[in-house]
Amino acid sequence: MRIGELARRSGLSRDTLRFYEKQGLIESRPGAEATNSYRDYPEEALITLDQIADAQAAGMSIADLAMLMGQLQAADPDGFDGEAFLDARIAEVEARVTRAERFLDSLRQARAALAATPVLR
Amino acid sequence: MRIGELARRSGLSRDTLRFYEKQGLIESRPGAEATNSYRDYPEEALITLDQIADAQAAGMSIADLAMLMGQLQAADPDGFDGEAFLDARIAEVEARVTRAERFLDSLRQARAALAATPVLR
DNA sequence: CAAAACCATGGAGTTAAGTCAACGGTTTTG
DNA sequence: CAAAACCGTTGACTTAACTCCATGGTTTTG
Repeated sequence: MRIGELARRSGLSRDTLRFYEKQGLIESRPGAEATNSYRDYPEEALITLDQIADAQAAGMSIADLAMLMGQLQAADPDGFDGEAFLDARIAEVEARVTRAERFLDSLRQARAALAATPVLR
Repeated sequence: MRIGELARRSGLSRDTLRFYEKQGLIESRPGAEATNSYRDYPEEALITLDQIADAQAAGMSIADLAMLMGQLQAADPDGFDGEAFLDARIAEVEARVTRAERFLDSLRQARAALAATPVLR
């Protein structure tokens, strides 16, 4: 599919998609039609984009994500320690989730306190 | 305590602390000693800073946090709908945590896959 | 009491992640 | 087939959250 359709279906802007592609997060075949230079995205790009959203929600930077996607599926070329890298990311994300859940609890408590206050304190 | 001590104990830079104060996230009494203009932070600033870290891990912006802290404890002055605001934040954070956990799962799977690969595929 | 260590303010600079604008080709459509 | 709708590239701009720097007071310390 072309960039416009992917943008509509993913909810991202065309600019964002081109940006992600430049960063190596998604890929497109250069238009099979030869005559133009339009990008052609496979259906699975939508899945990848959803996973990118998950990663961003977990606080991952695009640079780290590109590192992950590039290095991990490249079957561990040479001196890249995938296990150590993954372990570090996992620890970071776990810490983040723990903090986020603690915050969520306090938000819920604040909400309950508000609800329990009829009109004035 | 003065800014240097708070910085050491919180792990944040003095600049960050002054920045947070300017944004209304933390408060200090202007030095009781009168002669200088040094900030004087109460012990609880450390707790507040930890909560701020939780909120940031949950994806809250400083602007939203300032809004929360300012409006909510100001006993709902006038036209500010605290319940709606809280409900919106809660929904956002829940969605974020869900996504983050999904990402964490895939990280763990990737890790397990790596561990299961002795030397070559 | 002088040097070192701290603090303040104001403003410029940085980084990440997009976003926008300008200009010029390609496709689609009425 | 001409206008509308798409697409491409390059490069400048934006926003959030800091970070750095310069300049000049205040405290602490040996």
